[in-house]
Amino acid sequence: MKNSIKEILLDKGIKPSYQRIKIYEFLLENMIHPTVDIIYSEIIKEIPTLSKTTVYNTLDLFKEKGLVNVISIGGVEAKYDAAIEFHGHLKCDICGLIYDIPVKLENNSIVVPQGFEISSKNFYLHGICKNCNEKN
Amino acid sequence: MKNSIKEILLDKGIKPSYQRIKIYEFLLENMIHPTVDIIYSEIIKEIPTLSKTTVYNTLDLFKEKGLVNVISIGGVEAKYDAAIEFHGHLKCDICGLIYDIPVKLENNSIVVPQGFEISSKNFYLHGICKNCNEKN
DNA sequence: ATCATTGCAAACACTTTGCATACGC
DNA sequence: GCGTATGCAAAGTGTTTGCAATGAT
Repeated sequence: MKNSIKEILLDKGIKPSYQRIKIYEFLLENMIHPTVDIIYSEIIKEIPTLSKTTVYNTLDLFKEKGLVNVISIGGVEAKYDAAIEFHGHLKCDICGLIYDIPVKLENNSIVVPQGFEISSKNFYLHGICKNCNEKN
Repeated sequence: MKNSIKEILLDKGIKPSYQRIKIYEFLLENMIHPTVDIIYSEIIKEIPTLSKTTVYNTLDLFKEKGLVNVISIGGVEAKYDAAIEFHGHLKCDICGLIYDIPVKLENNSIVVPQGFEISSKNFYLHGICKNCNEKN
């Protein structure tokens, strides 16, 4: 198990340090859109010397290498997500949980699982715009 | 012109103070996804005593009353948007501009205007989840 | 006079930066 | 031994809070 995580990191050109392995492992095993704080306070149980800076550094690196996706929905804290396939995220305004929502369009509107009450939808894209594309 | 803004605010149950009118006016005339900071530093030119607290208060109120939509794409600063129809937002990773993207699905994938190079897509929903829905 | 709105200053929370220490090849 | 990774402390940035001053009816 730990070997395959090491391999994934190596594959992406990331030196698999103890901290990085633990962080990635945690992301894979806890696909609950954890915040930096959650990641930090869980892993410090295993690595008492861990610093938040390392968590930030590591997540930035993962993001750069395409290993994680950053989602920032409501609130300032960035949320990190190890899933890369495309899906929606729903944040419940009452309990605060974030749910994965399969994205399917029917009649040009998004189909949401039953029982959910949607109050707002936002679709965000990152990339390079026409202008900048032409200059490069 | 100013009358219609007043009316919109009144319609939504918002007392149309000078500050609120100016802020909403600015949002309508500058649909460039301004940050609180941009809104503040523009309007302070007309209202030298304006405080950021008021901008925050006002935007929170607008949000509550459904007058604006909050988008938080990349970075910590929340962006406010006076448009309510559903569309996507694309943030250019080079120039930092945010573009409105019409959302259309074809063959279950999002159609993006030509010339743009998409590196990531995120679809965010706010609302109430099944669990919380049942409890209320 | 009363209640809501405004605005300053301080507090907060999350993130980034600078730099010294420790680790791995 | 050298280059990278780590981690502490401090600074930075955006947002919220407490409370007094102001404004409107």
